[in-house]
Amino acid sequence: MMRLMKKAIGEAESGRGPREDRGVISARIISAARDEFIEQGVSGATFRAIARRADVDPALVHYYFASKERLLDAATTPPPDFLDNTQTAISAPLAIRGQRIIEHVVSSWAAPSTGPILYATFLCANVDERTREKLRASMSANFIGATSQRLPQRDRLLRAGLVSSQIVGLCWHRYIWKLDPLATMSDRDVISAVAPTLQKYLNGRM
Amino acid sequence: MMRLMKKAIGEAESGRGPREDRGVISARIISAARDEFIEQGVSGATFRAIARRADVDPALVHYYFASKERLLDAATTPPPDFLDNTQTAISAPLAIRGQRIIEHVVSSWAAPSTGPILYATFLCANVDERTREKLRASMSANFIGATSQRLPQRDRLLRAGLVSSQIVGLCWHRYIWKLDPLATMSDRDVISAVAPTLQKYLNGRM
DNA sequence: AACTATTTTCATCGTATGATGAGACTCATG
DNA sequence: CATGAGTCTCATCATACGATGAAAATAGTT
Repeated sequence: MMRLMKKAIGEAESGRGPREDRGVISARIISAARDEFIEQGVSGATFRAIARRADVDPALVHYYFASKERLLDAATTPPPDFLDNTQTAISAPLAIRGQRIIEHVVSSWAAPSTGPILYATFLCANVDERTREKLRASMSANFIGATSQRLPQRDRLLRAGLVSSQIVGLCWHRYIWKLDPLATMSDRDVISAVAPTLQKYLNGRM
Repeated sequence: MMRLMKKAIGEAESGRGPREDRGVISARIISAARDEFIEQGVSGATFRAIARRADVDPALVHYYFASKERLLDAATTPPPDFLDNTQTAISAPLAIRGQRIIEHVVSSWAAPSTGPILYATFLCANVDERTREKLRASMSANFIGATSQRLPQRDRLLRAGLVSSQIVGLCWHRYIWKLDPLATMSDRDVISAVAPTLQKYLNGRM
């Protein structure tokens, strides 16, 4: 912004930018890249458009992130506490595990620090094989695998897979496609609508 | 193919192509476009790559379909009998409606005439606003709306939305992300695993 | 104040894209 | 066999892309 304003107003000061905290600029580029990935898709997002959105020289994006793949990687990596909270939720006592999982999902999508990352990950996993593999590993090993831990019956993996499928379908309806009624319900109502199904998948009769 | 062979072998016959049934070429272009959309995304699919895959001159793609949007439209339009079968499934007697719906979904994804179209539609709806609107209309009005018809209780739309969400989550796991165990189970097992949930959403206690 | 390493800008390269127009070709008529 | 409409190919345009290198600007150190 400062950069563009200088140009626009045509200040006497040289066009070369002042130093700014590297982390700040990097974060701004990542955020801009994520938005472009979401709106334009992986192929549609260009270094130039990302730079424009982050208000930065296109070559600078290339300086921070050598390739589009590394940008995509940075844009789809969740903060560590998200993974921690996931672990906590899927390790909850069996009787309340369904409730805890759906609460975790809903609150993560609502949080500004994780929602856009989930959004970008879900979308880019369809095109980019690397992101897909990341998501597959995360879902399969961490989620489906871990959720199934300490499930009493057989069908452990099937049960966890069904839990995951219900959650993914909910996310797509509510957060990505924004289909009514799931998109406009309150978090509370969504949780109470879905939790029983998850719980039945976890330890109900099949 | 004939075209390329002529070039490769260098026959005396002129390079200009012979007549071919317009429908055949058009269908080949649509199919090639769909594959490119699936593999490369909407922005990543190029007229040239589509033409190469369909073994056709790039300008010919432009001759048949003036814009990428019209190609995308053609590639994501399901055959009419798919819509008919959907109507039939969601109009089944309430007691067996869940079963009928999941059977319809699974068999549609398995069929070569509809599976790739569903695949492309699911993927492209994320980027292309027009496809998204098509899917939203199709899901929202035709599916969620119609499924809720003749449901006894209140919560009609919520029930239909939950049915839809479970189905979408299943599709994503099984057909797009190909996550185990849902991806490798037989159609029969998937149907019997999911049908009870759908039925509970339709007319169970909430 | 001079020196060095890092960050940022600018100009430019080769390539690929969507689009278009001119013309070659085929085929069904007259 | 001449004509004209529909089909297909080729060559080309302007534009946008990712990438790179040279140079300018800054910060930190001495």
